[in-house]
Amino acid sequence: MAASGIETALRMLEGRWKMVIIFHLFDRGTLRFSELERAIPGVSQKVLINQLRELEKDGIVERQVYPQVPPKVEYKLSAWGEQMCPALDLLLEWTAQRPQGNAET
Amino acid sequence: MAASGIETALRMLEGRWKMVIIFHLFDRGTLRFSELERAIPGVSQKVLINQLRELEKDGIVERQVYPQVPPKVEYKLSAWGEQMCPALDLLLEWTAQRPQGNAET
DNA sequence: CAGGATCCGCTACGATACTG
DNA sequence: CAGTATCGTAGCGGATCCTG
Repeated sequence: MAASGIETALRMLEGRWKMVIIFHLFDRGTLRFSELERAIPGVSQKVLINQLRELEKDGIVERQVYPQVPPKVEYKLSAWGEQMCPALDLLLEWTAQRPQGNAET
Repeated sequence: MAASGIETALRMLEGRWKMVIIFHLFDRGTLRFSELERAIPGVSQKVLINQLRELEKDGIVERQVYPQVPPKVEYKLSAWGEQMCPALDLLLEWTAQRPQGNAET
């Protein structure tokens, strides 16, 4: 088993908001920057952009720029990014099965 | 979809080495501290212990202490922790399918 | 609207030395 | 062997201001 491979794998997902972003994009398909901002209350612009850039760099998220006067940028999961969602769903299921009470202590 | 739930979920797995630890424990069943140390070259004792403690606190890993003169402590996945492995496997599969070349650039 | 530029604080990580 | 203690650092995350 390539345990060392998981490092690189998970480093792409490390980041306080990446999963949240991915879930929102998976849930709603395509979102503009401001929509993401509103969808994720706790995050600041800088961090949001930062995480988006990293996700983009890693090929998980795609960024579509519309060259308009009021700027419009849309984010969505790449095909590959979408393929990760089953895994995340499993992860969610798993957390839901936590024995000692699933309260977020 | 509980996108906010994923935050708490993944925060348990955040940590440079947690996944690696989990994979090793899943792979080899039970490991002593020194064995984990050797299995994971890049990690320092302090961090390794730290991550183990957090995993233990979150109920993912179980710690078995044998009160002996040469101390012996074994770590293994809890039943719940083992249930996470399918998800991690999916995640690994997913990373293996990376389109733009799965090199860790 | 989208995001660049700064400054700032925290904590996760890392290396090393020491101990029961 | 399995930790604890201490110190140092980089980077992430956060807030705020500014711009095309």
